[in-house]
Parts: sequence; C-alpha cells; structure tokens
Amino acid sequence: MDAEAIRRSLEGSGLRCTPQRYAVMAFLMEQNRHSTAAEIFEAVNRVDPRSSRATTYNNLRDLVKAGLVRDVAVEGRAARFEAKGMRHHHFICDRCGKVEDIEWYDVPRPASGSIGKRVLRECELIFRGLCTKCAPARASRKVS
Amino acid sequence: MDAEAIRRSLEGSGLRCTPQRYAVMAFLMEQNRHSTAAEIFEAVNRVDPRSSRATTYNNLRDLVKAGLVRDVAVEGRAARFEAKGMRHHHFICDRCGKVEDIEWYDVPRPASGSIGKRVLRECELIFRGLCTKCAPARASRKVS
DNA sequence: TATCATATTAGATATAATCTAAATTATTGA
DNA sequence: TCAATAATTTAGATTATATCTAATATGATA
Ligand SMILES: [Mn+2]
Ligand SMILES: [Mn+2]
Ligand SMILES: [Zn+2]
Ligand SMILES: [Zn+2]
Repeated sequence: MDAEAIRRSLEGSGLRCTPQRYAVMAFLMEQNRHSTAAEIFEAVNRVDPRSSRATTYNNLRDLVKAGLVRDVAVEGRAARFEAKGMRHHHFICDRCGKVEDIEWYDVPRPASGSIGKRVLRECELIFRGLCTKCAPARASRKVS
Repeated sequence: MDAEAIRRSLEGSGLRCTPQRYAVMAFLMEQNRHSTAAEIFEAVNRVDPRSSRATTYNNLRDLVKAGLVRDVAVEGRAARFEAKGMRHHHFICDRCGKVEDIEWYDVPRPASGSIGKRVLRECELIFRGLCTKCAPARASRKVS
C-alpha cells in the first residue's frame, strides 16, 4: 500500500527501513492474516531481495518489540504474526488452529482486588470453537 | 489429594489409570500452577515411577483431549499445563511470561453477526501487563 | 572519507515436541 | 486359565521452531 507510511512507521520506532524489514512489514500489512514466521520467510523470498531466516526472525522480534506487529500464540502450533491495526479480538479454531479477527468491543475489567499489585496493560478476548470451514466437517463426523 | 477421585476421572474419560498418567494428573492437581512439560517431567520423576519424556507428552496430550487438563499457550515460551478446575481467566506477564489465574466473571458475547457460521464453544479473557514481581523491577528500570 | 552503530547472513546450536518400532501391561472373552 | 487384543510405555531418532555466532555489509554521522 503506502510505502512511505511503512518507512515512516519503522523509522518512527528507531528501526532502519531495510529492504528485508520493509518486506516483512509490507507483507503483514497487505495480507490481513495471521502468518507463521515460516510463511513470512517464504513469501518475502518469492520476490527479491532474499532475506535469511535469521533476519526474518530478528525483524519479527524487533517489530513486535516496537509495537508494530503482534505475536499471537496458539496452543500446539507455531506463533502467528499480524500487523497491528485496529483493535480486535480473536477466534481460534479448535480443529485447524486458524486465527480469525472478531470485531472489537470493550471488555469489563476485573475487580481491582483481582488485579492486586499487578500492572494491567491490556485485556483481550479469545473465542474458541470451530471455524466456518471446520464446523460442518466436525458435525458430519459425529453422524458416522 | 483424593487418589480415588483422580482414578475415577481418568477412567471416566476412557483412560487407564497408569502410574505415569496418574503422576502427571496428581502433580497438576496439587500444584495449582501452570507448569511446562519439562517441569512436569522433572517433577514426576523426582519420585518413582520413572516416566519417559515421550510418555509425559503423550499423557499431557491425552489429558488435554479428554478435557481434564488445559493447555495455555504463551508467546515465545513453552506451553503450560494446568488441571481444569474452576473456571477462571488468565493474566500473563509481559516480562517473565508467568501465567496467573484471575477470578472468573462472565464475558459479554460478541454480536452474532461477528460470529457468523462459526461454532462458539468458549470465551476467555487474557490480561497482560506486569506481574507483582516484575512491576517494581520495570518501574525502577525506567528511572535509570 | 573515517568512524561507528545497526543490520544481514550461513550455518551451528538450542529448545520443544513428536514419531518409531519394540517391549510391556492391562482387558476381554473363550 | 490363557490366548488374543488393545492400550501404554520406552529410548532414541527425528522434526519443528527459534535463537545464537561471528564474519561481513550497510547506513548514518561527523
Ligand atoms: Mn488478528
Ligand atoms: Mn489457570
Ligand atoms: Zn478450522
Ligand atoms: Zn513477571
């Protein structure tokens, strides 16, 4: 999309806008998905410039640390990454592990007694169940 | 605690109550924590019977599949496991990755339009920030 | 241009989890 | 009782995921 905007967001975070780093960020922004490091590595290398695996991991870590990218952990699967855009919640499929966005809505905070001396930064909702692809499959499996 | 109760819950799920499997379940129930597979393996082997690493992983997977144990994914860290007891939410420390329980309270469901054809099984809240141990450390780090 | 911090790289290494195939243990039902 | 069957365990190999190393390259600054 807007190459200049990506460059500015990188440099605004004190990160040089290198071709490899740009490629990771651009890929995450145009795909509106939740990709694994392996998928990102493969995708940015389908076109030049070639980026090493170490660099892909380094850049993902830097981007997460800078707050431009979010790391989504899924039980039993590789980490997934997404460009941080509008706030949203997540739906995670029990069967295929797919992560999907759910429109943001505000979450009631816990009683301050529950939080104690912890410093609360954010609240996020995770929904679990079956995605639209898996729901019918699982339902028919039951029949047999 | 109640050895007979553990035995019954295993057999009620169609799992034999083997010494190795019992040891995993008993450990998770007496510790009220979120342990990694490596920690569980190490703990159940401090006493007999010796259980192999493969068996520890096999049993954790079986117990999760049976719904007796919950697998908690944390970004950048090994999976953590806990015996399923009372419903609760989780607080995850940004700095040390510790997972802590937050008293359960009901979560407003998303608009049905957001869910679409997905099958929703559960909603869970994840709180993020700094745990009581890390909060002061991070605060003083800022000062320097 | 010289200097210095930042970034990239291939390959080695570390960590987490699963697989394999043989042996063991428990269950079933003649 | 005992053979047949199914479930479980095991050591070690293997796979998957992620990080480290140390040499090189690149870009910013003076
Ligand atoms: Mn998302
Ligand atoms: Mn918990
Ligand atoms: Zn699915
Ligand atoms: Zn902490």
